[in-house]
Amino acid sequence: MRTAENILQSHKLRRTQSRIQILELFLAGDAALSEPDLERKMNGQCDRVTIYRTLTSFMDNGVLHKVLDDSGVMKYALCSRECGETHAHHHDHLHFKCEVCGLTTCVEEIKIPQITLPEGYVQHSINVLVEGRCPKCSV
Amino acid sequence: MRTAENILQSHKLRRTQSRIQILELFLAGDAALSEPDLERKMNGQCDRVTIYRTLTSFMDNGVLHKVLDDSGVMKYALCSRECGETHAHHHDHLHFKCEVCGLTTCVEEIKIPQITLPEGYVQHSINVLVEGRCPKCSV
DNA sequence: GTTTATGCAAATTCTTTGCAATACT
DNA sequence: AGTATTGCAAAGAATTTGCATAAAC
Repeated sequence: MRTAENILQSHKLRRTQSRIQILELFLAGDAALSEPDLERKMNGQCDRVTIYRTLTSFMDNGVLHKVLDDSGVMKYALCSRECGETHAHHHDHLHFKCEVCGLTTCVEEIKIPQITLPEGYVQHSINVLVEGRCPKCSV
Repeated sequence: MRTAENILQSHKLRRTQSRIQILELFLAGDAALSEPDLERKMNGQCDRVTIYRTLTSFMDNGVLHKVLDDSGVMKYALCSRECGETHAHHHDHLHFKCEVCGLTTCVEEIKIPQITLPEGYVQHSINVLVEGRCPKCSV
């Protein structure tokens, strides 16, 4: 079972109130969250700056990865268990943004196909965002 | 030949100084540009707000499309000729961000492979960002 | 002459930084 | 105790809005 405390412990991060709460918000749903999202959900239980710093720390330690989005605010999602401990994760899944509910989620079931770039390009990472309607909203 | 005036005319947009200048910056290079990028390149020749409004107008009229980026600022690139006139473009090319020079460019040579999503998803558009080293920086 | 775009001022939102106080191990 | 995290204040970017002026058709 994947708990906030587990994740912190396995990444050798101090188990503070804020971090646990933030992690639990990520564990509670599968949608990507931005700092403003978290701030809203936490109702002032911790400072805005703490959220930003926690997100940075989680990024640096491979707990979260960035989720690209055309909304202009940066979003984050939990790395799956298979991700590398620190850097050099392999995020080979794609992200889906629903036009109706506005949520962006990781679609772990689908692997991103191999893409061959023209001569001269060196490929380090790939990020795929599909937009459309999610199963809940396409009924 | 694709000129700023041509593009404006074919999209039924008024040909103003600012719009022409902004379009020429996009035509001059193949890199995606943000509002701050444009502002820098224009050296105060038009107001910041005008740039934002021009970008919005170009988006609405299918002149530009958004380019995803993990930097936190929104970037834009010219739609290719084949794009739909207004909405519902098909941006089947991918974007490449070079870690060295920092530029994000459209790679028109490569088509994005078809991706089949799980049951229930309706797919409208897809956006791919590859990061690595571009030909100029990987020597 | 109408309609649409621009500039300026100001406000909002997102994000980062410095420093003293606090919590974690 | 020692180190890392937090909160507060404040600053810095990015982006939006309102309204009068100016430019395009």
